[in-house]
Amino acid sequence: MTSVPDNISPVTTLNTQAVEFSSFASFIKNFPLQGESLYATVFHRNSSIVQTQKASLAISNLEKILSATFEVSATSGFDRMSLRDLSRQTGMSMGAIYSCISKKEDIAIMIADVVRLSSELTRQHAMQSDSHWSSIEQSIRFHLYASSLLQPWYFFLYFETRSLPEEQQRDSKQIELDGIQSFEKYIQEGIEQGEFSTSDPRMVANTIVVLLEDWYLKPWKTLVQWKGDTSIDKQEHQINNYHQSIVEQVRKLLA
Amino acid sequence: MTSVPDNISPVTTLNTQAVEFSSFASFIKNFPLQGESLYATVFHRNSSIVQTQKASLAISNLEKILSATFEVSATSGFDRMSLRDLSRQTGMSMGAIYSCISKKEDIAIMIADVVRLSSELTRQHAMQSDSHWSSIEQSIRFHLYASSLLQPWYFFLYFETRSLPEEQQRDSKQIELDGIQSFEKYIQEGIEQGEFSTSDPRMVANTIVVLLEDWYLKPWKTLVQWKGDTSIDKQEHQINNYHQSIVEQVRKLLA
DNA sequence: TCATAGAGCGAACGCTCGTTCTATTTTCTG
DNA sequence: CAGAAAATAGAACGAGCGTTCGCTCTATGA
Repeated sequence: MTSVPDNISPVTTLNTQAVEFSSFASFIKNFPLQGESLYATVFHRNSSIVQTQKASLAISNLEKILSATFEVSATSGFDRMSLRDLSRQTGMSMGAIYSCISKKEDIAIMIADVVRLSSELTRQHAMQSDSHWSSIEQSIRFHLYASSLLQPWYFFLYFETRSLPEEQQRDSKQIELDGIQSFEKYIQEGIEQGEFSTSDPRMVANTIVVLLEDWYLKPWKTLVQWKGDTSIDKQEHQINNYHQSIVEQVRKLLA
Repeated sequence: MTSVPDNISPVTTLNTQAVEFSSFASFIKNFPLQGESLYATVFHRNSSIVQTQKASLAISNLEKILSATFEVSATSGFDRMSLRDLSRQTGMSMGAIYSCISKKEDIAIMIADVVRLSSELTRQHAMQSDSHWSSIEQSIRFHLYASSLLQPWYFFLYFETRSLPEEQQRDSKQIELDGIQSFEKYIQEGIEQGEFSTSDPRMVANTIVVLLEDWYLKPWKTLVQWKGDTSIDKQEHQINNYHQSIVEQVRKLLA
């Protein structure tokens, strides 16, 4: 269908080996799903869905469409967002929108795909740690970083899962279950080696996942608004605070 | 507008003093928001909204409408649920539905109201405990009981808040913040009296609330289905398990 | 230079939505 | 049992939806 490349490279292989992500700043340097290459990735992973053929054009339109979707549907939900709202917000005409996507649903599908990919990256990264404890800690940190950068995406998937085809609904649940299981595994192994102690590894794993979700679902709890003036430094500071809170709790739960 | 009583009594005052709720069975005996009196309460608290005048009729129609709403919108969301779906599911005609409610939105408003009321009951009950620790424990237990009985209601409010008028949207967030604050207060007081010890009371409170939400939001995590054959005994057992898991975690976090 | 194909435009289409309306049936009251 | 009032049925209405269609514009390349 679509002829493939332009000169913006997408994320196809997940090449994160031996990369240091110890600070948010260095994470930003290395995390592939942001800026231009984020939308390039969306384009290339959904070439069968996206109608526009010329990559650079498709990418810039996808950026407009998806950004507008986040803004409009954050308050009123995906269902209440009409394509006329979208047209107004993007400045594109109906025709322009439909020369990029082919159904409204496609928008939700592409967003879900990015979150899935990001979750995969997260899990892969954690495997590189040397101890179970640092696997857990790194996994939490990485997830917080990713879900901060992609907050609207994660938020959208959580609340709009029901707008997706059934198959993808199951996928989203699976993402969460996989997350729990992955933490549970680290904990189990840590127990076997006498590193940790708890009577209910799954519950601890679940608590972690739920607290991670809380981070991107309810930014209004963290009294600080992260829209607007929020610099990377400030964000980093907030994330580190929350990371430390979680880690400290988990340490107690596994003591 | 509507002439007031029939002979089914609604919940108007919250008369839960000195009532023992130590088991799910006894909770069920005393909790006012269930069965007939649940819908009677809905009717009486929304007499300015509900069009039907005869109480017994209104109550039975409200039950049909709300139950159908939960079934249909659980999978597809409130926005995608059309009143024709509702008509099909309830067996009522359009006319019948609109002789009971006056706008689709009314349905969401009434549901939100019940959850708000239930949350108030929960908070009031916890105040009766004698120690801070038992306040926390009882509060968790009571919340699990209530949100199990009213699972579809709590679930609906969480996911459909955005279908409500703005004023009520703020209310729903406030419910959550109040919940956190209430736990935080108990913890603070416990710390001052040397009962507990933690560096971050708010985080612990937040963890509790988030785990409570998890219970009614994601029943599919608890591998057991609670639709269908689930007897009260089995439910009680599951709730007690989860309650114990939370309480044990909180104990560790406050040690 | 001009033929061609992709991209953009926005009016129009068919349909479904929430809601209203009128005719009919049921229920209540004297 | 008569007559009024309330409740119900379902056709009808207009607005707004997602999507399509015929057209124009623009960039490319032989």
